[in-house]
Amino acid sequence: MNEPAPQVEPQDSVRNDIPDIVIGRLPIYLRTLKLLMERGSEVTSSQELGDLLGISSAQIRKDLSHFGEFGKQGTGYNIPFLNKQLEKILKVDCVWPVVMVGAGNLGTALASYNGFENRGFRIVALFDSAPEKIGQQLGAITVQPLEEIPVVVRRTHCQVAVLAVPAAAAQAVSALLIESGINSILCYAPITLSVPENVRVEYIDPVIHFQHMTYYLRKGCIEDA
Amino acid sequence: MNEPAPQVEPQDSVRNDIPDIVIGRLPIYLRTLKLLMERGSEVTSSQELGDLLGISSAQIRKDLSHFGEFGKQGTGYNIPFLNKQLEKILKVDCVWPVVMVGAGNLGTALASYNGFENRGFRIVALFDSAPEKIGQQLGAITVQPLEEIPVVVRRTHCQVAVLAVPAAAAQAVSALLIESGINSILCYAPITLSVPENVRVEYIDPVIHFQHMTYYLRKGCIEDA
DNA sequence: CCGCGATTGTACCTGCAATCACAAACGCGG
DNA sequence: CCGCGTTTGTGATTGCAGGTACAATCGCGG
Ligand SMILES: NC(=O)c1ccc[n+]([C@@H]2O[C@H](COP(=O)([O-])OP(=O)(O)OC[C@H]3O[C@@H](n4cnc5c(N)ncnc54)[C@H](O)[C@@H]3O)[C@@H](O)[C@H]2O)c1
Ligand SMILES: NC(=O)c1ccc[n+]([C@@H]2O[C@H](COP(=O)([O-])OP(=O)(O)OC[C@H]3O[C@@H](n4cnc5c(N)ncnc54)[C@H](O)[C@@H]3O)[C@@H](O)[C@H]2O)c1
Repeated sequence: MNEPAPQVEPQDSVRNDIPDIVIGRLPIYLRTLKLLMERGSEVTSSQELGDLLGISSAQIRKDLSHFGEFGKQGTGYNIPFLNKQLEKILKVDCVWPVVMVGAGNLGTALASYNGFENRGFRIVALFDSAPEKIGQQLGAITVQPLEEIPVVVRRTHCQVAVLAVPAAAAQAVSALLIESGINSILCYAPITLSVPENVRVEYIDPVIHFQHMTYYLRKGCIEDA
Repeated sequence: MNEPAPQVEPQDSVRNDIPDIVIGRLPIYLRTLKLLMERGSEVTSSQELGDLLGISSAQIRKDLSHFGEFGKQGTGYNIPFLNKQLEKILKVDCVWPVVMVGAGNLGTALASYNGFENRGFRIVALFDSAPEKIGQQLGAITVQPLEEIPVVVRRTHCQVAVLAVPAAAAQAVSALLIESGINSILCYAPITLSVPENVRVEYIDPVIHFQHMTYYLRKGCIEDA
């Protein structure tokens, strides 16, 4: 469909020497640049960005320098320009299709969330195994049965999926997604998936964050468990 | 303003020399141990845990060794015992009260989520600024106006909050929470908060994960933005 | 046209995180 | 009771992430 396909290399082999941890910070920078754009600023500096994000200016400069020279000495970075460059690097200067499985509480909240589109993503399909959920309309999309996953994933050339099913079902559903062509999964189920090497999984589990926090607190809880 | 509230030790001072990154992995270990317990296993090894989590056995052993000697050579770790030890270390051998602000799509999904309690947390209150949301019933809790935040936080001695309001409101709401005695915030709004040093903020933003993933993908999106 | 404050990009250095490797300890079977 | 396979806990080692420091460059004002 859209093809200035930049020579694609098998994603495992070509890990540009750029560290993954650096890639992980780019979306944060991008998010902050969009905020500054909304505020109408034209330029910023590594110092200002660092202050906003609570990290050092040197780290920001070094991270960006992996990809080119985007700033001007004495001035800083042009915000719309840097924004566009980061979008290109992360390949979000376009909209990616995303499929989701699990039309429960969380899945429906995500499906009706309107904050994806302007950051490069659109949920194009939602699947569930419960017969009573099939056919439900959520915004522009309709809940479909699992059998449709292979069909839809192939038709849309979708590579990214969200998993919002109970933990007990997550492993099996992920296998189905991967068979159908998905290679990137965002998993909300509180479980670590076992997947082939060429599939990337990231996790969101609020309890992990809570438990990290309580380590540093002094005890003051409601009741013993 | 906030006085007899359970005050955190300034987390800088009490930083047992244990690295924060180690603490961050403990909840993952704990989650996996609970899974193994459900499966009825009695013992496990750093090897098995590492395989389940995709990390090295040595790292698991070293992480645990910061807190004591929980295993037995030749045998491994007793699962219920290690589970209990980790719960103690993370202080989740009890239930922590959590307040939440924002009763929108996401907030209501979280409020009705039943996966918090058995991992150490309970959402005890939900606040919103919209008059039409006030009084809504969600499971056991009722949506309250923002004015109640200081009262409720102090009464419950709650230290942990979830922020599920629009990005534009997040900074102001966080200030109100902190004034009221909150010192740990899980922020779902796609924005970096500015908070005092003794307050810990963690973030959940699915788009950050998506954008991290697309860096490694070959382009195949729907349309240019 | 020049000098000055500001800011970048980068070479160098430091420190810590992750891995390696192994002695010590355990269970078991004979 | 001993010897063997297993697994832990930990000192030693490696590798890399982040910080430091500064020369190079820019805009601007005089
Ligand atoms: N709701 C939240 O706020 C929240 C918060 C944190 C984590 N989570 C996690 O997200 C996941 C979903 O949570 P939820 O609250 O939406 O649960 P839910 O029970 O409301 O919804 C789960 C949905 O998945 C569907 N489902 C079950 N098995 C399936 C299968 N094999 N294939 C396809 N669909 C299947 C169910 O029909 C249901 O619609 C869970 O793993 C949960 O632990 C949810
Ligand atoms: N819905 C999702 O799946 C999703 C996904 C990712 C991130 N988020 C983020 O989570 C946050 C909430 O998302 P949502 O979809 O629930 O939005 P929403 O619009 O459905 O709900 C927001 C709620 O916050 C309330 N609110 C607004 N201003 C407030 C204020 N000053 N004080 C208290 N309450 C206020 C509104 O009345 C509303 O009830 C947003 O920042 C959003 O970007 C949501």
